[in-house]
Amino acid sequence: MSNTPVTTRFAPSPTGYMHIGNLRTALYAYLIAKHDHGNFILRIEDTDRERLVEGATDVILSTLKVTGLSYDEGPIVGGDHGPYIQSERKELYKVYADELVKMGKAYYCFCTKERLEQLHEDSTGGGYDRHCRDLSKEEVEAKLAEGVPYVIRQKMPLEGETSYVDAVFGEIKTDNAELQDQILLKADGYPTYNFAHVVDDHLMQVTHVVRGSEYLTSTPKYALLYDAFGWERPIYVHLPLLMGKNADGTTSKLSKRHGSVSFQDLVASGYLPEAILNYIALLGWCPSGAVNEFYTLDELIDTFTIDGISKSPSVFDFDKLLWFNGEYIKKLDFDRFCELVAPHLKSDLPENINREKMLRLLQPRLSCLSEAEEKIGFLLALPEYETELFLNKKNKVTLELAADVIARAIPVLEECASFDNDTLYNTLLKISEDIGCKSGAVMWCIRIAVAGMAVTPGGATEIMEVLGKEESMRRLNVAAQKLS
RNA sequence: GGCCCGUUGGUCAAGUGGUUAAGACACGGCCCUUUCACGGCUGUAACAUGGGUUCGAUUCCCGUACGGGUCACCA
Repeated sequence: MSNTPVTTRFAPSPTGYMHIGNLRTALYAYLIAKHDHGNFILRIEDTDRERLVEGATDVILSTLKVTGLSYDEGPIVGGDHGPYIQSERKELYKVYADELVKMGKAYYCFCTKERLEQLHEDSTGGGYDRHCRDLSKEEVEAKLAEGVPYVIRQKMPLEGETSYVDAVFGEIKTDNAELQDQILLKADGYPTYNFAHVVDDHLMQVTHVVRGSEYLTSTPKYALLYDAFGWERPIYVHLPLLMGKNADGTTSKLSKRHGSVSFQDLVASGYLPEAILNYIALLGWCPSGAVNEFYTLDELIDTFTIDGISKSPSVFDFDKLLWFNGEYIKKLDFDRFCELVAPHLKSDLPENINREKMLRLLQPRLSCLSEAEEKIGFLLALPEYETELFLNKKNKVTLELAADVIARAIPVLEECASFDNDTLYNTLLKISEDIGCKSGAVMWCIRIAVAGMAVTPGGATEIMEVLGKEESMRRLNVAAQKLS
């Protein structure tokens, strides 16, 4: 194995959506391989025929594409170790399972599901009672001849202990007595995860098995399988779990009840793939002594090492993701921003609105693309507002001053040949000089008049520029009436 | 419940046998300012706990507590 390149795989089961924790696993597996110029394989684990979801594989494929985690071998692109969809490898597993039976490391089990359920109810967690473990050869053959349905179980050692060294968690020891005779081949002829992934990882020459730490305690069973076949065990890299915060303050494995936790949900609600990837890269991994938090995929490849992976679970923080997202939106090329934000602007803009100027105002102020619509609402229609909105302590604005400012502004703005920001600004500046008040006071009054609200994306003149002369003047006149 | 894993501010986290224990998000304050945002400055806030080992432990060891994971013909 020392001659083979570092090879990792991402092996999701097609559930119909890409859980963010799953995506992080894919990312880390990709980074481990690419940091060493190795291979990254995609394998679809669809051996659970009862849970098949239509089109689920496409979700996986498109997510990897969008995030840039390109795989060297897998569905569509192919490779030397295909097929890469487990259901298409079905016959293969049977061969290996039989081999294991011949070697005495596995056995046929004819117990019915009913019996197992009964066992489960009766016992206090002992698991399968190994009822079929010692059936005689004759008994087995008779049952097989009769056509009794069967599964194949792994024969675990009854005593001693099994250990392996995980690259993140260190040595993990387990008493063999704890190990169940797990099912390798199901009654429907499909393998279980327990068996299929081991066979495939070996045949596909996977050197590093990267997966969530929920597999930490079952890994000895898999290691035993490698041993049984006489195969070299891979390096195990278990990742700390991603947690979500519950309503009651506790945390648990990140799941749907914590909000949008699928990649496609996050993208649909206005998060950029780059921001998501950057954020999750840092959940459970940190380069030694790092202060920088921004990484492109290429930079991650350069920097990523297994010893930077932490052991403790991380809580997924939507606030921090939002912050990352805002930073990425700001860095976006303007044209690209326009393209991306477009689907989030549902209302049709009135003709007077200067779309480009509006979007330029918006870009540095969004943390999430989905905020765009609500932020521009006041441009579409002047909100209802009370005259008290004009009051402002800091700028010493009273209703009298506001009335004065608006009254003076209307005629001079009406005269403005060009309604651009600079002209407007200089024009209004003169009013503050005439009145002898701070420029901020004038701007405040004008902004309230044209926006109808206190908090706006952009200043008074910027908003007028976006609204256009006609609409701006209309709004100023509305204000003048309110204040009279 | 058995087994396994973990524990540095609210969250992500760096780091160390002797440090004023970084940084980021969030939160508070101030400055700048044409509101907001941006930017700048700044503040509050942490080594779970008990016992060892040691001249000295947040760091090493053991126990405790707490949290999490796992015990399927699911992956």
